[in-house]
Amino acid sequence: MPDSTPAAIHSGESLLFLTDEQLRKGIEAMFFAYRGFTADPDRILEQYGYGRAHHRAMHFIHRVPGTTVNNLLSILGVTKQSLNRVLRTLIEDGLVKSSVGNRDKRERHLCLTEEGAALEQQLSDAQRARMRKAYRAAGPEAVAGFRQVLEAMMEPEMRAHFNRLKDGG
Amino acid sequence: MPDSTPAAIHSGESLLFLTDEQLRKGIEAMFFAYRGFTADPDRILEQYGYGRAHHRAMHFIHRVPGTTVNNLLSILGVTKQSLNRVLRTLIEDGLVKSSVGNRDKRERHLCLTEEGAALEQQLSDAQRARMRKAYRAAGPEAVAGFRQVLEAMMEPEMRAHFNRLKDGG
DNA sequence: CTTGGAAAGTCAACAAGGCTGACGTAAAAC
DNA sequence: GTTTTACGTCAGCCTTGTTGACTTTCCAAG
Repeated sequence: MPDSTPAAIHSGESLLFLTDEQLRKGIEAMFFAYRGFTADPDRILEQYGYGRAHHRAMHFIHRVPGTTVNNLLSILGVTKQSLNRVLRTLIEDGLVKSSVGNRDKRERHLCLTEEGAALEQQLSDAQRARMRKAYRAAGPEAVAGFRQVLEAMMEPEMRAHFNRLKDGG
Repeated sequence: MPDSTPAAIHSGESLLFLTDEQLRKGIEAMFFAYRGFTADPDRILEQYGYGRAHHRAMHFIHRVPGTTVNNLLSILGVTKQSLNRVLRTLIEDGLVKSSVGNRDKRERHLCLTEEGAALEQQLSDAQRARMRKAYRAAGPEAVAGFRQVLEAMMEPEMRAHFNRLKDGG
């Protein structure tokens, strides 16, 4: 049990924000907040018979139009079989278009159709509405801190993806 | 598509942190960070043949020792059938102890056994280690902001639970 | 030109962890 | 004494993750 003691007696600055109690509260905050984070899209998805996996796929196809399956795989961090199941239904339902690559014809480039973009927009609107409310309530400085902590929490590989998506990828 | 326009032209203060781009980046940050958040415990749980659901149950039993099944149900936001499946294995494996209530004998009070507390500690240590690293990297002001935004993001019911757990409960 | 390997897709099987519905028991509440 | 509450359980379903095996397509190196 390496770290179960206060962890506060350290340097000159007050490190009270690093106590186990504070860290536990942070953990719980992440847990409860993530539920809120997904709640609104989940309600919409249910009406269409889709799940979170479909939302995630559509989100990143929207963000990186023309992305390959492999790239999407790497962003989402799932197996190709898992992604393929989701992708297949989205393609069958006419929400996503898969086109053979020009240079490399093994690759498939993924784009949202008009219908897919509309659903993505609807899901995104709902999720952003909650985000906006939270951001507005907390203020710009809090938002900056929020982003800093989240980024520091990511696995390096995921952080790389995150930063690659910067400002409209 | 109600909110797909800048949303910035508003009051006097710069509301650039409320643009759709910023909100989308926040959404992606939540997604990528949550993966990191669960990665370390997941690796440990796998060795014991448990999953995230077991971790969550143990976490909150640790936080609210002697809690009832109904209370845990309400915190976790799942059905009693889902929780029961998890709880049963934890009780069978001797990690959780269920005891009949004194005042109300219909209720079961849940506690971690020594063995359960040890595993919870191990999981918690791993998760807190990542959290601590992120907190330290971001600094106290960022942490305060992080917590503010997360709290604002929660569903009211979950926020009530969150605040009820305040400072060791 | 042939061949090795990467990219993509597919089939099968399985597990975790959600869900619903139905049913049973014990105890509290009315 | 009836109803409600708390809990447990059985059965079955869904989504979404996993592994393993296999095929097809195609680029690129030999």
